[in-house]
Amino acid sequence: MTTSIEQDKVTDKRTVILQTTLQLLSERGFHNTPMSLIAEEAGVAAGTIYRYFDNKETLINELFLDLKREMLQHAMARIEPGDTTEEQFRKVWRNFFHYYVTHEDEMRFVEQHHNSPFQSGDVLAAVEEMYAPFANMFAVGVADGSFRELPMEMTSVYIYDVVLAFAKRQLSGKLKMTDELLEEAVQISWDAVKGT
Amino acid sequence: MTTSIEQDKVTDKRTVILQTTLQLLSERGFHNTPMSLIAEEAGVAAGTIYRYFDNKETLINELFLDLKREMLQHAMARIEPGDTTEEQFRKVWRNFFHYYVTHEDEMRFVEQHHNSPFQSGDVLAAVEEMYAPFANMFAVGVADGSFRELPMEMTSVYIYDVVLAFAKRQLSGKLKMTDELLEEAVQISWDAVKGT
Amino acid sequence: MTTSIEQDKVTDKRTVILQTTLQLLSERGFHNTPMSLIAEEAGVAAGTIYRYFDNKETLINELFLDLKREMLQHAMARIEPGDTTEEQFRKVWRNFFHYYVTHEDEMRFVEQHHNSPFQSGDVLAAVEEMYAPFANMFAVGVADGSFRELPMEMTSVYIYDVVLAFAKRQLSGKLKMTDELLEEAVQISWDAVKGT
Amino acid sequence: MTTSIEQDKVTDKRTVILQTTLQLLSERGFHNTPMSLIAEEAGVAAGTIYRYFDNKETLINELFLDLKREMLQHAMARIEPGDTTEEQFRKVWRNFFHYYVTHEDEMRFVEQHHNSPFQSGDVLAAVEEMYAPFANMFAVGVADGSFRELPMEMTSVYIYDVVLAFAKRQLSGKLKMTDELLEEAVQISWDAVKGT
DNA sequence: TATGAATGAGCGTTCATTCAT
DNA sequence: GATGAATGAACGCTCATTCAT
Repeated sequence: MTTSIEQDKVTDKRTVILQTTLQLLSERGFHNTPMSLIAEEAGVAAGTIYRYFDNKETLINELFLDLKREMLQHAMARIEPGDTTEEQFRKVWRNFFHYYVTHEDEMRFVEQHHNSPFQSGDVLAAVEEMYAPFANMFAVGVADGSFRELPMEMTSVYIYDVVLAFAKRQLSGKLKMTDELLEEAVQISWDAVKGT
Repeated sequence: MTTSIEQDKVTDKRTVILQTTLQLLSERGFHNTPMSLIAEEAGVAAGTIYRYFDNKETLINELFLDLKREMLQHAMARIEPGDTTEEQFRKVWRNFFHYYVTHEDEMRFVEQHHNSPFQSGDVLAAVEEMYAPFANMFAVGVADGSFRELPMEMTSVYIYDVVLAFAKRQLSGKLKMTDELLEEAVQISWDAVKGT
Repeated sequence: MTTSIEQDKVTDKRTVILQTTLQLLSERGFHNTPMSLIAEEAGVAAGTIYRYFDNKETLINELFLDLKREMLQHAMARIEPGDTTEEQFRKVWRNFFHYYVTHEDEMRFVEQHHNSPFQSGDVLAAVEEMYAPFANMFAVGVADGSFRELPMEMTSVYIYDVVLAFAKRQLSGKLKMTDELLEEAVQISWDAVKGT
Repeated sequence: MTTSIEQDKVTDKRTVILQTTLQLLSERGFHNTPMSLIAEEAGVAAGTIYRYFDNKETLINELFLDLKREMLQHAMARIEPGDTTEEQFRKVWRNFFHYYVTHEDEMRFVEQHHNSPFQSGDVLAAVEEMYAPFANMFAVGVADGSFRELPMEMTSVYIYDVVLAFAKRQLSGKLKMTDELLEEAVQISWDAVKGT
């Protein structure tokens, strides 16, 4: 019989493994982080990880998808039904930036994953699905003339890659994003994609 | 006596190793590519690689610096003394884009390197130096009012990260950059950074 | 829960590795004995050795110190508080001889170690400490006139190197040490170092 | 046609290789000295060594035999027909000591060789032969009562191993052999082996 | 469920030896 | 003869994974 307390224990152990993995992998890289180290830091036996994850690749991919999910939830924070497309766009921009800047480990891990052989078809498909709310926002915005008639993949550059680039510079100390600069950057992105 | 043919042989072997490394590492990642595989694909014995490179890290870093150099030379192609800052900016934008789109392996390799433990202080310093012409272009542009008074690290987002993002989408097939779209993208970047 | 049987298993595996190492290294030399061979002969996997010893050097040095300890304990066997310095000297002489003659592998291993790059500062310091009882015996003997006033390093030649030389000849079959010859040899050493 | 100058060149190259080998091996040990390093230090190509020596083992063994020969010649220096057995014994003792103390590399190399897997049957047999003059001295000495009736292998301990032990202590700095101490040591050895 | 000792394939690297020039 | 680039077997060691307890 599984009581909810036992269930919690299980959840905890899984969560601890994931958190430890995130921290270690963002600091040390995927290939410089042995499973044995993750186990040690997580306070579990090496074999225990394999009760929750099939293998190292699965562990990494599940963590990646968890983080992507979390990241996109953050991006949609405080978006309200009545918001105009422009308001939504600006909020998402700032949300992304804020998330990255306050979640360096997550950002580093996700960026490492993007440039790695772990990016399998399954993972990419799962990520694709998560972007549905954004695809929707874009579709609505194009339909009502808020966005220019550009491919969504082009618009996304200004709300995803540009934001990421700013966040990285901020974290590395190369750039100090004041509120002013931030609003300039948001404005540039909005100008890039807004309808006429 | 060293004839030019013998010289060529030496150059060839080194070059073959570098090219094989580039191809394999861009496809399989740094840590999923054993030296033995590089040797096999390059058609040399495992030990031979070590005549030309001290170790795997050195091999990867020399390749990285070679590619960075090549990439930056491409970026400056057809820039002429008389060009205005705007003309220079647009040319560099298009040059970068063209280079990435036609050098997928190079791009993937360099991007992987950016998020890797191989980025040592020495390598970073060497790269820094290579960027001098761009730093200069920016300084001149700011001085004569062609560029807005923004931190260079901010301007670079629109001529480096944005271009890279477009190139990746183009290569992945998610976006088909027509000449028109390209010019729009260039225009957006220029609007983002130009002086008033 | 750790039962004593489990404990024994652990001890056994470590011990088996040490014994196998002793045998192989004394026969084949340090550099002609790969870790893989030690593993094979010990009946464990190659990686298992590294659970018990950090690396080959550590394995060899720990074995060396273990053997030195054992050897010196043998040398002090049956020495009793009431023994005169002469009795002690003679007993130690015979004990050393007996130990070497009945522990050929140990002797060869230790001799190899003495002429090897494994003799690090740490090891030498540890050995130095083990010789304290002998240094003490010598100091007392000099003080009470039992030993001549010679540097200890000179006295040690007649109780260490000479014994070793005899043991080697005995083991190689070049010399058959009868009890008579043995006592002659002891007498010669004693005459060499005794006080007047 | 081989002129004597060419012959000298050949001799020189062989000699240079042997000398370089001696120096490097005594300093770095047999297995920490690659053939390529010997070649480099000797100023010849790696392949050249193989014109003079079949392989590394042969090189080492030939060097060993050369040194043994040289060492034994030194040991017999200034021995004259009219010398008594005692005079001969004392001269040889001092000669050996002097040789070791002034030829540290040679001593270290030879000692390493004694405790190594290079000691093959062939080498041992060759060494055996070299000792003939000493065997003869001993036979004569026993016959005329100068030496005790002991196995030669026992006598040799006091003129070989004991001397070596003193030389090592002197070279390591543990013992400063004054002329007085030296003569005491010689006397002890002579007392050990002289007839009644 | 959880453990962690044990496994062994696989890695980066070295170096004695060969052989085309 | 002499060279030194090239070879490739072999080494020390790591670590993802398994499984008896």
